[in-house]
Amino acid sequence: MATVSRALNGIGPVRKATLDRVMEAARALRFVPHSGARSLSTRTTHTVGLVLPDLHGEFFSEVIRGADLAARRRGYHLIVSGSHNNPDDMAAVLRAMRGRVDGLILMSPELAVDAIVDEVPAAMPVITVNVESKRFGSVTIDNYDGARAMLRHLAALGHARIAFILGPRGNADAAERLRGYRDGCRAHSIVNAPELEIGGDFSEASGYAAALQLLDIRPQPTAIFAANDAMAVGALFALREKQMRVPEDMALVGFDDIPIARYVTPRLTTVTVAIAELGRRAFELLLESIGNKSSRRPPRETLSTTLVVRDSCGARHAAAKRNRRSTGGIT
Amino acid sequence: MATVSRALNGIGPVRKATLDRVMEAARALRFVPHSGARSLSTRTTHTVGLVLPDLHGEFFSEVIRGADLAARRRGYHLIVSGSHNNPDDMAAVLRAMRGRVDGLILMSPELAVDAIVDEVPAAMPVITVNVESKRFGSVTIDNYDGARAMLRHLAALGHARIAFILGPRGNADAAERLRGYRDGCRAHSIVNAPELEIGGDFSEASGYAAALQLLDIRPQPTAIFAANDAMAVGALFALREKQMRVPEDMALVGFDDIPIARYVTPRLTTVTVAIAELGRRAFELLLESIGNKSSRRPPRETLSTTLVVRDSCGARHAAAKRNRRSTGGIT
DNA sequence: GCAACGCGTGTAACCGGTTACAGAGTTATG
DNA sequence: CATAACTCTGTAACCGGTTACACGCGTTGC
Repeated sequence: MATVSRALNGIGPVRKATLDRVMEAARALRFVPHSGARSLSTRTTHTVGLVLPDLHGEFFSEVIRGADLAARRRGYHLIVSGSHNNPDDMAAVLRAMRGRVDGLILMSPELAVDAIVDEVPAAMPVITVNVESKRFGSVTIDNYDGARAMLRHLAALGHARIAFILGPRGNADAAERLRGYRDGCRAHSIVNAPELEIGGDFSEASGYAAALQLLDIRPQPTAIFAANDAMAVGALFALREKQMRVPEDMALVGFDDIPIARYVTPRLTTVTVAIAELGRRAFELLLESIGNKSSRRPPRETLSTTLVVRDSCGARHAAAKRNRRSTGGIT
Repeated sequence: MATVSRALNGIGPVRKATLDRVMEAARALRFVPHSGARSLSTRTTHTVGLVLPDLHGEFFSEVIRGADLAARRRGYHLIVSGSHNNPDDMAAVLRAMRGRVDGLILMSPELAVDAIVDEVPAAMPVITVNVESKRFGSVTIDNYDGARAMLRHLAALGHARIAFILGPRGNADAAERLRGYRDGCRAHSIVNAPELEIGGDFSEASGYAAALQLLDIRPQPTAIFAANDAMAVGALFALREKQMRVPEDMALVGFDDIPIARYVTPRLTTVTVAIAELGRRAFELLLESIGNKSSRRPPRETLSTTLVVRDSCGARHAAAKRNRRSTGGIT
């Protein structure tokens, strides 16, 4: 028994001949170690839990994909569950996972993560995604930098009045993007009046409503920066209904680079994030935490973003016009 | 020990007072049963594996969501993994899951599921999603019926030459949709010439290419039915480039109702499938199979589809025109 | 008043691995 | 040649639950 265990796990001294015999027998009997038994004696499950606010949409599926890939490579498994952004469900999920996972990846931008700390055993390694937390390690998106890059781009295109559609109050991503917008305005001497910041909640409908509101502002802004793509798409539909051409009459940009961004007309200029990478890094950091329990201070990491210039901001439009002029009207 | 077990699991005879004491102590000690130990003695893990071909995209994330919801309600957990539609990866995933799950949900439209049967222990309950299999139970989409409904709709709109963009060879969904198309043609006396069936592989690029090919056919078809939405979107872009108006010059419809379908211009008429339901039902059937090991013949289920009429087929266009005429030009 | 019975609780075997330790066999060393 | 040192293998305890079974006690029936 002991020798078999040593042979199969490739540890300890085992004669080559014995090892071969064990391996042969294992194959013949289609032997599969019982994970429960192993986890019982080693007190480790080789499984990590991934708790997402919701399982809807491209974004989360990408996070899962990234984490799955990384986990598989290291011989780990992923238990996935959604929390509906609901504290009770979240607590239930965490309770259910106790004892079956070696660590947790938590994503819950709207829920204060530190509040659910009680549900997590003190010794359990945790990495949060897109949330800052005092106690846990985290992987976040550089929302601030992304928003700054967008402002720089819009400023370069000559926009001096840029409206901003806010994300939900209390959402960490939304707050950082707003901060980037404000600092960007200041840096490029762009008007940053309170009436140019319109409420929204990341939903398409709220983007639609916000755009309608914005059209009544005088003097009218020349560009709209929505805190996420879903709201930008909503705004696009509102503008279309009001016969405003994008980008000619109004530039429009978003954040996230959801797949739909490249399918709407005009294609949406936005900020892209390597979402799968988010999942991958979260797992890697978690594995590190599991490895050295010596509770050093929790690891933190920020993923950079990239500006994606498409059609809705007018940059290509302007370039094309310039081009047409310079080549003497040949098209 | 025994009494504690009985109390916590609520089975067997336990005096109320004892039960209360146990519960109280458990709460005070934040007692959490060790899942490995339990699984060791009960030979059950309360966990099921969900193996998807890829973790990309809305479709799969919806399947996960449906399965997660159902699993949670029954106190089960979901181990998720992607197989990349690659037999080796698939085998590795299945091997790794052995012993940690009570059952499997497999989705792998391109891989012949019966071929990987060897990797699955004979006693392991399995439900396949969107694949027919001799040995396992399955949940499938009524692709045939959906395609027939679409043909009926197009026929009612007066189309007599309808082109079809095929899905990948060997894909079960694709084959059924093609069968529905063909039978639909026959049923509504629509031309079903071989040149009207153009190859595709479910990718947007293949839809683009197929549409370009279709424009050279004489006499030209008046409608294009793509075997999935991604190809329909590709076709839409091709038509747009060739200055063909949709639906005026060419009707265009798809299948799946992916989120993008309602964001393109014109909004795509398509066939919708309750994808989350697919995951939910798969889990429910699996649980049944786990429940009565008495190997009755594997359960099978087919989910019905619904035609979603939007703008790309011309139905609303025709209705609007009719309406305009009847109301004397008032818009 | 004693046997039969039922209820509630405790004891111990068992699930299938891992691992400390003992012991057998082999080689190196004095 | 005896002993030490080392290599390999086997034994048994242990991980933390579940559950068959034994047992003690109060109730009922004759």
